[in-house]
Amino acid sequence: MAIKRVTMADVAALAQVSKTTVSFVLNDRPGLSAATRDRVLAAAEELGWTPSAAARTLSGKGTDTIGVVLNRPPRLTGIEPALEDYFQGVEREVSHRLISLLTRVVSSHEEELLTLRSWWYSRRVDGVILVDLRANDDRPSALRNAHVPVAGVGDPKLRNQLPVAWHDDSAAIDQVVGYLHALGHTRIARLSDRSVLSYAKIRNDAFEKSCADRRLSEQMVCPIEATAAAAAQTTRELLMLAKRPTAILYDNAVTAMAGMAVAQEMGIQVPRELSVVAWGGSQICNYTHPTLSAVEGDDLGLGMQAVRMLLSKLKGEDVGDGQCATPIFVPRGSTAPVARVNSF
Amino acid sequence: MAIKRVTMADVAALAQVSKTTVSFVLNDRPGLSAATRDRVLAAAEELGWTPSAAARTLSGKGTDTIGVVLNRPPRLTGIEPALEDYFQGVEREVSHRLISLLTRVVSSHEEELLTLRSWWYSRRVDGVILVDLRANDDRPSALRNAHVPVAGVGDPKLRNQLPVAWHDDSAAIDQVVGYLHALGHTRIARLSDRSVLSYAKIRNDAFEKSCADRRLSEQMVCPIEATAAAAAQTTRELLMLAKRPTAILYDNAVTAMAGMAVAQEMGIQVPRELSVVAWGGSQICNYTHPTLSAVEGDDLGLGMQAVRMLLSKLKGEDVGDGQCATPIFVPRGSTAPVARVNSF
DNA sequence: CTGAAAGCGCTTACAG
DNA sequence: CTGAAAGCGCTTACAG
Repeated sequence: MAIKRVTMADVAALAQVSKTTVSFVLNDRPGLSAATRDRVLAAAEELGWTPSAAARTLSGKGTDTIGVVLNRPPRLTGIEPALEDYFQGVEREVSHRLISLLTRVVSSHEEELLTLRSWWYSRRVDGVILVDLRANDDRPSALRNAHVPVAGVGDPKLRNQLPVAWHDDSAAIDQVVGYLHALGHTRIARLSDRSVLSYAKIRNDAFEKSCADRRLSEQMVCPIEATAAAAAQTTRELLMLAKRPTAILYDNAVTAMAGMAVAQEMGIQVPRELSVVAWGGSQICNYTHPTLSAVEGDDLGLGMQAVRMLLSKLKGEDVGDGQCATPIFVPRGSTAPVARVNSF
Repeated sequence: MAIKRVTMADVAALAQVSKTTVSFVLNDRPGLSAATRDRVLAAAEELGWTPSAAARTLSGKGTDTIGVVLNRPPRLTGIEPALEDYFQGVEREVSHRLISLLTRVVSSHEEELLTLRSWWYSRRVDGVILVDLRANDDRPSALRNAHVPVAGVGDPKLRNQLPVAWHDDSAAIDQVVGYLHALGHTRIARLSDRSVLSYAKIRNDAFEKSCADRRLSEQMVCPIEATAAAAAQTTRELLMLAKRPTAILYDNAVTAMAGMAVAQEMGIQVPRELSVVAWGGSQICNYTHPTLSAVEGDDLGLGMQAVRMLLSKLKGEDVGDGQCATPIFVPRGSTAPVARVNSF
C-alpha cells in the first residue's frame, strides 16, 4: 500500500546529476546545457516524477491555490443566483490557469473569518476571494491585519480597501425605471432581497432616486427573504391593494417567476395588467409564458475579474479599477405599456 | 512583508521544552504531565501558533482535504441541477467535518483524469469524489491503478468497483407511470437528458419497462440536450403530432417549466389537456402556474453519503452499501386525469 | 555550467 | 515522562 514516491533524488540518480540540477531543470531556470536538460527531463519522464506540493510550499514557494468560503445562513435554501455565478466565474478563471480552488461552506461570519485566517496561517492558500462584499464589511480589515492577500466582488464602496470587481447596478435600475415610466407606469414596486448583501441596498437606493428624478411618488420597496415563497406571498399582498402597482421589479429570475405565477393565479394578466421585470436568469426568463423581461449582467465575469485582480496583486502588479460591463435591460414578454382601463 | 511564522520551535522555546514534546501535546498524545501540557498549550496560544499544513503533510500526515472535479462540456450552459446538488452535498458534509474541498472545473475527460491523478501524486488530497459516475466509466479503474482513494455518486452498477452513493430512480419512474396510467394516460412521452450521465439511461430503461408492464405501447423517449431551449423545441414538436402525448415527463424542473410554457403558448391547457411531470426543483415547481408535479429525490443527501463513504474508507473502516432514500412522486397542479374529449 | 549543504516546519522511532 | 536526531522532498544561496 505504501507506494514509494518518485522524488527528485531518484531523478537525479538516474540522470547522474545533482538534485540542484534537477530542480533547476524542472523549474526552467536558464543556464543549463541542453544535454543535461534533456537527460533530466527524460529521467523525470521515465520515472513518472510529480512534484510534491507540500515540499514545494515548505521551501517557500506558493501553493498555487486560492480560497473561497461561502457563508450561507443555516437551512436557508434561498436563491442567490448571483452568488452562484460569482463562484462559477472564480472557478472558471482559476481552473483556466491551473490554479486550484479551496472551498468551504460555513454558516456564520465568525466561522468564515476563522476559516479564511487559518487557511492563510497554515499556508494552504496564496490568497482569498470574497464573493459577497457588503457595505461596512469587516472582513477586509480583519484580513489586512492578518496580511492575507485578498480581492473581492461586490460593493464598489470598498474599492479603497481592496481590489473589487463590480458593475453599475444603479445605471441598470435607472434604465428599467425610465423604460417603465415611458410606457406610462407610475406605480412601481420593487421586491428586494433583504439579506445583508450590498447589491439589494444599492439597487434600492438607485430605485428611489430614479423614481424621484421622474417625480414618481408612489413607488414602494418591499424587502423580502430571497425565496420564491416569500416573493409569492408579498406579490399576493401587493396585488390585493386597492391601488396595486402596475409594474413589479424582482431581484432574480425565480422570484420574478413566482410573482408572475401569483398574478396568473389571481386572474391578473401579465403584461396587460401588470408588468414584471426579473434580474438575471436568462435560462429561465426565455422559457416562461409569457417570457420575462429582465436586467442581465455578467455575474460570471465579475468572479473572473476578481480572480484576475487577486493574481495581479500576488505578482505585485498594479491592479487598477475592477469595473465590469453595466447590466442591461432586456425587454421580453412580461412588460407592456400601462393599460388605459382606468382612464376611460 | 515577510512575516516570520510562529513555529513549533518558538513554542518549545517559550514553554522550555523540546519540539518533540510540543508536537506530542499539540497532537493529543497520551502520557504527558498535565503541567507540561498546560505550559505548552499556553505558549502556543500566546504566540498564536498555527500548524503548517505543508510541513505536516510532508512528514507523512494526510492533507485533510478531498478533491472533486466537475467535468462540463465547453460553453454548455446546460442545467444539470442534480450535479449541482451532489456537489453541494459533498461541500456540506466536508465542511461539517472541517475538511477542505479542492475543486476544479474542466471540459474534457482527459483533463479530469489528469487533474485527479496529479492532485493525488502531488499529495494535495487524501482522496477524491466522483460526482457523476457513468456506466462504463473508466475513471474508477484508472484511479485504482494510481491507488487514489475514491468514492462516488451515481450509477449503482459500479458498486463492485468502488463505494457508490445511489438511489433507486427506477422505482420513482414506475410510481409516475403507474399514477399516470391510473389517471387514464396511455400516450406518455419522456424528454430525457441525452448526455452521457447514467441517470438518463437508467430512467429511460425503467420508463420503457414500466410502460411495457402496463401494456402501454405508445410511449416515446426523446433524448435531448438538457437545456430549456431544447426542451421547448422538442415539446413543440411533440404537441404538433396528430396523436400527441397526453403526458410528458422531464428530467428536471427548468425543462419541465419550459415545456409547460410551450403548451400554454400553443393554447393547450395544462393539466386538462396535457399532464406535465418535472424532476426535482421544488423551489421552482411550487411557484409556477399551475404548480408542477414532480419526482423529488434527496440529491444533496447523495453527495453527503459519498463523502461519508470515502472517509470511512480512508479510516480503513467497512464501507457497506450506499443506497439512499428512493425519490418520491409529488403530484401538484400539472397532472390530471386524461380528458375524455375524444371518447364522445 | 554544476554540486554540496543548509533550511523550510513538522513527525516519529529511538534513547534515556 | 521528555529529548536529540533523522527524515519527509523540495529550493536556493554559495562555491567552484
